[in-house]
Amino acid sequence: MRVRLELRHLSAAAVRIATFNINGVKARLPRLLEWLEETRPAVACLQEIKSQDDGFPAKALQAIGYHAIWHGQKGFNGVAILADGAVPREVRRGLPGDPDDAQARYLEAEVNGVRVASIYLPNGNPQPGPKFEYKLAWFARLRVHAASLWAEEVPVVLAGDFNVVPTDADIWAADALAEDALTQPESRDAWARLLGDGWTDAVATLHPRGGVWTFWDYQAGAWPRDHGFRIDHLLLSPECADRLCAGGVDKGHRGRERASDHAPVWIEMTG
DNA sequence: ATGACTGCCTCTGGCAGA
Repeated sequence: MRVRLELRHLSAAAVRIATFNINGVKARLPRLLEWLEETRPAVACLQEIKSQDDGFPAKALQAIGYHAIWHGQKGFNGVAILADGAVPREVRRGLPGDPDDAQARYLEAEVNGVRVASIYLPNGNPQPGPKFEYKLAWFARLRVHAASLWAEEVPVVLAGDFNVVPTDADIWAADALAEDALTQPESRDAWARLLGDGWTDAVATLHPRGGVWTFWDYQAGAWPRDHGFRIDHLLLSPECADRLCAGGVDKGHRGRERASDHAPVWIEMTG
Protein backbone atom coordinates (compact mmCIF):
# COMPACT_ATOMS: atom_id res chain seq x y z
CA MET A 1 0.00 0.00 0.00
CA ARG A 2 2.88 2.32 0.75
CA VAL A 3 4.27 1.82 -2.77
CA ARG A 4 0.88 2.50 -4.27
CA LEU A 5 0.57 5.77 -2.39
CA GLU A 6 4.03 6.85 -3.43
CA LEU A 7 3.28 6.15 -7.08
CA ARG A 8 0.09 8.14 -6.86
CA HIS A 9 1.99 11.00 -5.29
CA LEU A 10 4.64 10.79 -8.02
CA SER A 11 2.00 10.84 -10.72
CA ALA A 12 0.17 13.80 -9.26
CA ALA A 13 3.36 15.83 -8.99
CA ALA A 14 4.78 14.95 -12.41
CA VAL A 15 5.25 17.67 -15.01
CA ARG A 16 4.76 16.55 -18.60
CA ILE A 17 6.72 18.30 -21.35
CA ALA A 18 6.16 17.30 -24.97
CA THR A 19 7.43 18.06 -28.45
CA PHE A 20 5.43 17.63 -31.64
CA ASN A 21 6.35 18.40 -35.24
CA ILE A 22 2.81 19.03 -36.44
CA ASN A 23 3.56 19.66 -40.13
CA GLY A 24 1.23 22.63 -40.54
CA VAL A 25 -0.64 24.06 -37.55
CA LYS A 26 -3.66 25.15 -39.60
CA ALA A 27 -4.14 21.83 -41.40
CA ARG A 28 -3.48 19.96 -38.16
CA LEU A 29 -5.56 22.03 -35.74
CA PRO A 30 -8.20 19.35 -34.99
CA ARG A 31 -5.46 16.78 -34.31
CA LEU A 32 -3.50 19.24 -32.18
CA LEU A 33 -6.49 20.17 -30.04
CA GLU A 34 -7.50 16.57 -29.40
CA TRP A 35 -3.93 15.58 -28.57
CA LEU A 36 -3.63 18.42 -26.04
CA GLU A 37 -6.96 17.58 -24.45
CA GLU A 38 -6.21 13.85 -24.28
CA THR A 39 -2.65 14.03 -22.93
CA ARG A 40 -2.67 17.50 -21.30
CA PRO A 41 1.07 18.30 -21.31
CA ALA A 42 2.10 21.20 -19.08
CA VAL A 43 4.31 22.44 -21.92
CA ALA A 44 4.16 21.55 -25.62
CA CYS A 45 6.83 22.57 -28.13
CA LEU A 46 5.66 22.64 -31.74
CA GLN A 47 7.69 22.63 -34.94
CA GLU A 48 6.82 23.18 -38.59
CA ILE A 49 3.80 25.33 -37.85
CA LYS A 50 4.14 26.51 -41.49
CA SER A 51 2.27 29.65 -40.64
CA GLN A 52 2.96 33.35 -40.56
CA ASP A 53 2.68 35.04 -37.20
CA ASP A 54 -0.85 36.32 -37.84
CA GLY A 55 -2.14 32.92 -38.96
CA PHE A 56 -1.44 31.11 -35.70
CA PRO A 57 -4.62 29.69 -34.06
CA ALA A 58 -4.01 31.24 -30.64
CA LYS A 59 -7.70 31.67 -29.84
CA ALA A 60 -8.55 28.01 -30.45
CA LEU A 61 -5.72 27.01 -28.13
CA GLN A 62 -6.72 29.50 -25.49
CA ALA A 63 -10.25 28.10 -25.57
CA ILE A 64 -8.90 24.80 -24.21
CA GLY A 65 -6.63 26.43 -21.65
CA TYR A 66 -3.29 26.79 -23.49
CA HIS A 67 -1.35 30.03 -23.79
CA ALA A 68 1.16 30.18 -26.62
CA ILE A 69 4.07 32.09 -28.02
CA TRP A 70 5.18 31.44 -31.57
CA HIS A 71 7.78 32.36 -34.15
CA GLY A 72 6.27 32.00 -37.58
CA GLN A 73 7.40 32.20 -41.18
CA LYS A 74 5.51 32.16 -44.44
CA GLY A 75 4.99 28.66 -45.77
CA PHE A 76 7.75 26.77 -44.01
CA ASN A 77 9.40 26.17 -40.66
CA GLY A 78 8.01 27.98 -37.62
CA VAL A 79 8.07 26.97 -33.95
CA ALA A 80 5.83 27.54 -30.93
CA ILE A 81 5.68 26.93 -27.18
CA LEU A 82 2.36 26.19 -25.49
CA ALA A 83 1.71 26.10 -21.75
CA ASP A 84 -1.28 24.80 -19.84
CA GLY A 85 -2.75 27.60 -17.77
CA ALA A 86 0.38 29.76 -17.88
CA VAL A 87 1.83 32.32 -20.25
CA PRO A 88 5.29 31.25 -21.45
CA ARG A 89 7.80 34.00 -20.69
CA GLU A 90 9.72 34.47 -23.94
CA VAL A 91 13.48 34.51 -23.45
CA ARG A 92 14.81 34.25 -27.01
CA ARG A 93 13.48 34.25 -30.57
CA GLY A 94 15.91 32.86 -33.12
CA LEU A 95 19.19 31.08 -32.56
CA PRO A 96 22.16 33.43 -31.99
CA GLY A 97 25.32 33.26 -34.05
CA ASP A 98 24.20 34.32 -37.54
CA PRO A 99 22.38 37.64 -38.00
CA ASP A 100 21.63 36.72 -41.63
CA ASP A 101 19.68 33.60 -40.68
CA ALA A 102 16.00 34.50 -41.25
CA GLN A 103 14.56 31.01 -40.83
CA ALA A 104 12.14 30.54 -37.91
CA ARG A 105 13.60 27.52 -36.16
CA TYR A 106 14.23 28.46 -32.53
CA LEU A 107 12.12 29.79 -29.68
CA GLU A 108 12.98 29.78 -25.99
CA ALA A 109 10.83 30.49 -22.96
CA GLU A 110 10.61 30.05 -19.23
CA VAL A 111 7.58 28.19 -17.91
CA ASN A 112 7.10 27.57 -14.19
CA GLY A 113 10.82 27.69 -13.49
CA VAL A 114 11.91 25.48 -16.41
CA ARG A 115 13.71 26.89 -19.45
CA VAL A 116 12.25 25.29 -22.57
CA ALA A 117 13.47 25.58 -26.17
CA SER A 118 11.44 24.58 -29.22
CA ILE A 119 13.92 23.52 -31.89
CA TYR A 120 13.51 22.77 -35.57
CA LEU A 121 16.97 21.83 -36.76
CA PRO A 122 17.46 22.01 -40.54
CA ASN A 123 16.85 18.81 -42.49
CA GLY A 124 19.99 19.23 -44.59
CA ASN A 125 18.98 17.35 -47.72
CA PRO A 126 20.25 16.98 -50.30
CA GLN A 127 23.75 16.21 -49.10
CA PRO A 128 26.38 17.18 -49.85
CA GLY A 129 25.45 20.75 -50.69
CA PRO A 130 24.57 24.16 -49.23
CA LYS A 131 21.57 22.86 -47.29
CA PHE A 132 23.74 20.29 -45.56
CA GLU A 133 26.33 22.97 -44.78
CA TYR A 134 23.56 25.11 -43.30
CA LYS A 135 22.45 22.18 -41.15
CA LEU A 136 25.93 21.59 -39.75
CA ALA A 137 26.49 25.31 -39.14
CA TRP A 138 23.13 25.55 -37.36
CA PHE A 139 24.07 22.53 -35.26
CA ALA A 140 27.34 24.22 -34.24
CA ARG A 141 25.48 27.40 -33.27
CA LEU A 142 23.02 25.33 -31.23
CA ARG A 143 25.86 23.70 -29.34
CA VAL A 144 27.35 27.09 -28.48
CA HIS A 145 24.02 28.46 -27.28
CA ALA A 146 23.24 25.28 -25.34
CA ALA A 147 26.54 25.69 -23.52
CA SER A 148 25.52 29.20 -22.47
CA LEU A 149 22.23 27.81 -21.11
CA TRP A 150 24.16 25.09 -19.30
CA ALA A 151 26.29 27.77 -17.65
CA GLU A 152 23.17 29.44 -16.26
CA GLU A 153 22.60 26.33 -14.13
CA VAL A 154 18.83 26.48 -14.53
CA PRO A 155 16.59 23.50 -15.41
CA VAL A 156 16.62 23.24 -19.23
CA VAL A 157 14.71 21.11 -21.74
CA LEU A 158 15.83 21.36 -25.37
CA ALA A 159 12.91 19.85 -27.26
CA GLY A 160 12.23 19.45 -30.92
CA ASP A 161 12.87 17.93 -34.30
CA PHE A 162 16.66 17.63 -34.46
CA ASN A 163 16.60 15.89 -37.84
CA VAL A 164 19.21 13.40 -36.68
CA VAL A 165 18.84 9.64 -36.33
CA PRO A 166 21.39 9.22 -33.50
CA THR A 167 22.32 5.54 -34.03
CA ASP A 168 21.40 2.52 -36.14
CA ALA A 169 19.18 1.40 -33.24
CA ASP A 170 16.99 4.44 -33.92
CA ILE A 171 15.80 3.38 -37.38
CA TRP A 172 13.84 0.40 -38.69
CA ALA A 173 16.64 -0.58 -41.10
CA ALA A 174 20.15 0.73 -40.61
CA ASP A 175 20.76 1.22 -44.32
CA ALA A 176 17.35 2.70 -45.15
CA LEU A 177 18.64 6.29 -45.12
CA ALA A 178 22.26 5.59 -45.97
CA GLU A 179 22.62 8.63 -48.24
CA ASP A 180 20.33 10.88 -46.24
CA ALA A 181 21.40 13.95 -44.26
CA LEU A 182 19.68 12.49 -41.17
CA THR A 183 22.16 9.64 -40.79
CA GLN A 184 25.42 11.07 -42.13
CA PRO A 185 28.48 10.77 -39.87
CA GLU A 186 28.75 14.58 -39.75
CA SER A 187 25.17 14.83 -38.45
CA ARG A 188 25.65 12.05 -35.90
CA ASP A 189 28.98 13.53 -34.80
CA ALA A 190 27.32 16.90 -34.20
CA TRP A 191 24.67 15.18 -32.10
CA ALA A 192 27.33 13.21 -30.19
CA ARG A 193 29.29 16.39 -29.48
CA LEU A 194 26.18 18.03 -28.05
CA LEU A 195 25.51 15.03 -25.81
CA GLY A 196 29.19 14.98 -24.91
CA ASP A 197 28.67 18.36 -23.26
CA GLY A 198 26.48 16.56 -20.73
CA TRP A 199 22.92 16.78 -22.06
CA THR A 200 20.72 13.75 -21.40
CA ASP A 201 18.78 12.22 -24.30
CA ALA A 202 15.63 11.46 -22.28
CA VAL A 203 14.02 8.83 -24.51
CA ALA A 204 17.33 7.02 -25.13
CA THR A 205 17.91 6.89 -21.37
CA LEU A 206 14.46 5.42 -20.72
CA HIS A 207 14.61 3.05 -23.72
CA PRO A 208 18.29 2.11 -24.03
CA ARG A 209 17.71 -0.74 -26.48
CA GLY A 210 16.38 1.63 -29.14
CA GLY A 211 13.52 0.70 -31.42
CA VAL A 212 11.56 3.85 -30.61
CA TRP A 213 10.27 5.78 -33.63
CA THR A 214 8.92 9.33 -33.80
CA PHE A 215 8.52 9.71 -37.59
CA TRP A 216 6.95 7.57 -40.29
CA ASP A 217 7.00 8.80 -43.89
CA TYR A 218 3.68 9.37 -45.64
CA GLN A 219 5.07 7.42 -48.61
CA ALA A 220 5.74 3.78 -49.32
CA GLY A 221 3.40 2.46 -46.65
CA ALA A 222 5.90 3.43 -43.97
CA TRP A 223 3.27 3.74 -41.24
CA PRO A 224 1.45 0.40 -41.73
CA ARG A 225 4.82 -1.33 -42.08
CA ASP A 226 6.21 0.47 -38.99
CA HIS A 227 9.14 1.74 -41.04
CA GLY A 228 10.02 4.63 -38.75
CA PHE A 229 12.92 6.32 -37.09
CA ARG A 230 13.66 8.60 -34.13
CA ILE A 231 14.51 12.24 -34.86
CA ASP A 232 12.37 14.14 -32.32
CA HIS A 233 14.25 14.46 -29.06
CA LEU A 234 14.20 16.00 -25.60
CA LEU A 235 17.60 16.91 -24.16
CA LEU A 236 17.78 17.55 -20.42
CA SER A 237 20.12 19.55 -18.25
CA PRO A 238 21.29 17.78 -15.05
CA GLU A 239 18.60 19.53 -12.98
CA CYS A 240 15.92 18.02 -15.25
CA ALA A 241 17.61 14.65 -15.82
CA ASP A 242 17.60 14.04 -12.06
CA ARG A 243 13.81 14.51 -12.08
CA LEU A 244 13.09 12.36 -15.17
CA CYS A 245 10.57 9.64 -14.30
CA ALA A 246 8.82 8.68 -17.56
CA GLY A 247 8.78 9.30 -21.28
CA GLY A 248 7.57 7.96 -24.57
CA VAL A 249 5.87 8.52 -27.89
CA ASP A 250 2.14 9.10 -28.44
CA LYS A 251 2.34 6.65 -31.32
CA GLY A 252 -1.40 6.21 -31.72
CA HIS A 253 -1.76 9.80 -32.85
CA ARG A 254 0.32 9.02 -35.95
CA GLY A 255 -2.38 6.63 -37.14
CA ARG A 256 -5.25 9.09 -37.04
CA GLU A 257 -6.97 10.71 -39.97
CA ARG A 258 -4.90 13.49 -41.57
CA ALA A 259 -2.14 12.99 -39.01
CA SER A 260 1.27 14.62 -39.02
CA ASP A 261 4.08 12.39 -40.24
CA HIS A 262 5.63 12.83 -36.77
CA ALA A 263 4.18 11.58 -33.49
CA PRO A 264 4.33 13.60 -30.26
CA VAL A 265 7.17 12.74 -27.86
CA TRP A 266 6.95 13.47 -24.14
CA ILE A 267 8.69 13.19 -20.80
CA GLU A 268 7.53 13.49 -17.23
CA MET A 269 9.60 15.02 -14.46
CA THR A 270 8.85 15.00 -10.77
CA GLY A 271 7.64 18.39 -9.67
C1' DA B 1 10.29 -0.65 -58.59
C1' DT B 2 13.16 4.93 -61.66
C1' DG B 3 7.08 4.49 -57.69
C1' DA B 4 4.38 5.65 -53.65
C1' DC B 5 2.38 11.33 -49.75
C1' DT B 6 1.22 15.89 -47.75
C1' DG B 7 0.95 21.04 -46.94
C1' DC B 8 2.09 25.36 -48.51
C1' DC B 9 2.13 29.42 -51.79
C1' DT B 10 4.65 30.87 -55.94
C1' DC B 11 -1.88 28.44 -56.07
C1' DT B 12 -4.16 23.70 -60.75
C1' DG B 13 2.52 23.24 -60.76
C1' DG B 14 6.61 23.76 -57.91
C1' DC B 15 8.90 23.38 -53.68
C1' DA B 16 10.09 21.35 -49.28
C1' DG B 17 9.93 17.87 -46.15
C1' DA B 18 12.76 13.37 -44.29
